[in-house]
Amino acid sequence: MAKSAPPPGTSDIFPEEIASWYCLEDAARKIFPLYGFGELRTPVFEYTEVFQRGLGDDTEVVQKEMYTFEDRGGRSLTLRPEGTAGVMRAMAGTDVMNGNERRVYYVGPMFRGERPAAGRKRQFHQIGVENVGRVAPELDAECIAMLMHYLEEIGITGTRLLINTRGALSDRKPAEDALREYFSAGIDSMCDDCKTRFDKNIWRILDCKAPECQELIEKAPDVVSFFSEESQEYFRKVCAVLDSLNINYEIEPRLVRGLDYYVHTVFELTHPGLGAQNAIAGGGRYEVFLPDSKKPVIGVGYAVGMERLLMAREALGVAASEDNTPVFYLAGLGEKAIEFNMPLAGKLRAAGLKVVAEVENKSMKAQMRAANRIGATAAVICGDNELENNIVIVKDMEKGEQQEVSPETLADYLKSQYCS
RNA sequence: GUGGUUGUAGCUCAGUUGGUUAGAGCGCCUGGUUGUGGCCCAGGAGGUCGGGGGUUCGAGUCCCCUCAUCCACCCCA
Repeated sequence: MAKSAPPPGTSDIFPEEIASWYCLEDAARKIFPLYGFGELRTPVFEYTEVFQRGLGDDTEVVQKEMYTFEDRGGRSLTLRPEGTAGVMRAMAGTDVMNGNERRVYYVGPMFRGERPAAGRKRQFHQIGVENVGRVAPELDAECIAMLMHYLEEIGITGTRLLINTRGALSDRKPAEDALREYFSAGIDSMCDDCKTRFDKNIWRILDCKAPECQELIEKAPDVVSFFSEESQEYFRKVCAVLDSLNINYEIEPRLVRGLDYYVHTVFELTHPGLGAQNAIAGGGRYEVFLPDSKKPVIGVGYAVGMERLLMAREALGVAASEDNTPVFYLAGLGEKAIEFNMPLAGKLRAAGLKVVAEVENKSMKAQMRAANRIGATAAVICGDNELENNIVIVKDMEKGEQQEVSPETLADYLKSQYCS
């Protein structure tokens, strides 16, 4: 088993389980274009600085979760731990920097060197969307609406939408000062993580879950009250638009999120069927700084975790869509028949039929067993007798009935019988 | 990175206080029909008991290390 196991935190997706992945991807390709979004494909790795500057040097992800390596040209590269920074790197070369808008989505693997657990892998997959270049509360709300629309399409219900504002970058200082003043009194009684957060990123104290910290956190000052009137109004407007779209949400003042690029709206979508890692999607408005650039790329977006969507669907008992197209098994009795079957299979496939042809001269019994095992709709049997008479026998696997058919009309016969 | 859990056949798992050639069910292969599947019956193939070291006359079983798994913390999707 170890010999066939992939590296820790990764997994193989076999043909038997691919259908539900297609379902998630097909739904994205169906829903997102309705909102004007098109797919963008960026590299799986970027210059390391793209993430260091983009996500923030002090974030957990950058500090200890990135797969960073040097390539043969001595460049420091990093496997993308999330999608936004790379997308912004690509967007920076377009007219979004002049206030024009672009709407893109992406699908693909992300990489983080964490200890695997339920709903957490080292290579995991996200579907993300980014509305880049403009600032408007309506866009934030529409982004969330599109997320809910997508979840509805793939049958996920029972989610909780948590939303909060982080204010503008210029709002941070006064709020941070207030937090620091408040927590400095009680920091000694808080958990070790919070002690380092106090210096590194005081905001993150707010969503600490350690019991010994809860009492202090609950009485902490309302940071939003330190934000500018414009920022507060922006958030009120986002909520108002969500209301007008009949989207249910809960304002969670302690929702901070771990990536430094967020400003104004942040949100998270959780599902009860998942275990400790219960967020299936998260996002918000951001200002992403790229290397050698003083001006950030701005936008709003989110990412959904595909593995977690799959877990949620399983918890909800949403049936994985299965492929019901008929499969035909070509049984060949004798070397001649097997030779005859290869081009015959080609003709059937050219006509759009799914065909598996046996290539070994096995017993009839073994070949019928094989036909049964692959779930063949019908077996096409060919042997010396049939070759002599220029016919093949089509055996309906469900009814058990057999029919002689000419090889020339076989494709048409199978289509008319089994493909409605 | 910290803690705990588990690791025996392709899969799900038994394996008694350490005792000869390690088992079951499912799956797979062959046969029971000169060329006919599913059900049934009979045979068969398949395992360095995750790996390494140690204790012992003897280790799947006990001890240490290591690798991997799953889960929780941290953090995130």
